[in-house]
Amino acid sequence: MHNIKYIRDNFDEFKKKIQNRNVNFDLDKLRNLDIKNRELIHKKETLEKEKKDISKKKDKSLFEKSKIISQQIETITNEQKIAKDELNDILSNLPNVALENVPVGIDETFNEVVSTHGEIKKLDFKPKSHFELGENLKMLDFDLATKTTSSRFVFVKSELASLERAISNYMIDLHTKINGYVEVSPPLIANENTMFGTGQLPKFENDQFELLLDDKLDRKFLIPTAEVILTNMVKNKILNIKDLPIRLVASTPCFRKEAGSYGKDTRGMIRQHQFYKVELVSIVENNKCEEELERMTKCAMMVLDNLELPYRKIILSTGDMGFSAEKTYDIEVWLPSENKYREISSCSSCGTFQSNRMQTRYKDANNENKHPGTLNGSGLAVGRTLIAVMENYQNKDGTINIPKVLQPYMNNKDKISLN
RNA sequence: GGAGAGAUGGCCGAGCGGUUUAAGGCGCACGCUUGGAAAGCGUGUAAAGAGGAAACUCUUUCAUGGGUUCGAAUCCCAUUCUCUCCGCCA
Repeated sequence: MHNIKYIRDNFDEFKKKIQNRNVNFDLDKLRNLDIKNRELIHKKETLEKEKKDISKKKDKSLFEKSKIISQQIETITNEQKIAKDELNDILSNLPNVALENVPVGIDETFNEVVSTHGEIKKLDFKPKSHFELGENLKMLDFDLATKTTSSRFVFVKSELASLERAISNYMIDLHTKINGYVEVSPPLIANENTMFGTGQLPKFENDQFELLLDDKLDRKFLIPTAEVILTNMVKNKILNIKDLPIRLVASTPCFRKEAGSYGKDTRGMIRQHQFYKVELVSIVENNKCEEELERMTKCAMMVLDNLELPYRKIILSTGDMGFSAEKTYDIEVWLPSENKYREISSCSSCGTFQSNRMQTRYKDANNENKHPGTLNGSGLAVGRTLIAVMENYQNKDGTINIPKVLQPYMNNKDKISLN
């Protein structure tokens, strides 16, 4: 969420930046509501002062007047509340604005490749897709998941299940032991305010799995990413600057409705309603966001370097970034069966956008309260890493070699084959 | 699930309808003291919003939302959360 004071003071510049995000908002309406809101606040405060003075004097002859003032305050308060709600409604739905060095464009075609890494192996046979490989090995079962649950779920079995767990454990170990993140095992359910804090609500309600509970007042949602619950660990807090940066990592299941992606990636486990992801979150001083974004992206790329998987780093354009982001790098891994790169990680700086929503602050050197920067990134998506390992490490006979760094996590086995 | 108690500044904790402008303590910051430290003494220590160039002024906030009253941290109602005991249970 943006600070209304900032919008007020930098109106034209802000308007242009919002337009770059490829959304259409009536910002003049916002400005008028802000003016109206402040006028009403001023009126209200004048009356409140008057009423307070009467109360202090304890003069019975003024009590009737105080009653009348109370009624006036009530009227103005209601009016002000309407203006404030309308104002907040617009603000809550307004996306973050991009940093200056983000390419401007309306969609993903304006994204730019920053760098490419690793060697794409030349295979002397036609590479199979991960779902062909998995089904032949009898270790991926999509039909069974459809039977027990629905489409876009999968059973991972036997050594592929171990491999998935190995990937997750390897990534957690790397980020805790080498990259300085603290491991967290968080709740997988978030309440409405938490979902608001990171920007999933109110705008993206349709993408979320909501739990049907008896208690209708406090809504609960399955987390679509650990970013939600990890970032909100600092909500409503004033942090000590000495505690920054805070770096957190968690491996959790993620739940997404994938509404609006009908017919997209319907085969295989590229796009599922449930998947594991190792998530990185950083809370930093507000002037260190870009520096931290580079660091975080490196931490994610380190996983692919060590797994010896070919990938490239992309910077997203203003039109393709997520709602809360001010700058985003996607990391895309090479998938031989599709003969193209596919997203395996997304690292974003959200600047102070989320900390404004969460009301997180820290005391800076001058003892002033500042909103910290928040960042999140996949380090990496576990399901998609499994896919990438299967496809890139496949042999002609349908067996899959196990990457060196994962072998210690797999009882030192070096190959997965049909039992 | 049953019964009871509670929620007050960063923390502990007083308060029971009108000098609460939230006592007192701890912690923290600065100063005095000291060869240096500790102790001691002194001073200062919440947030959000509005106005203002600034100094500063004003308003709100005692879990949250309503209500009673000229006036609510204090009384009433609802909700949320915490603790104790019992039951159930991984």
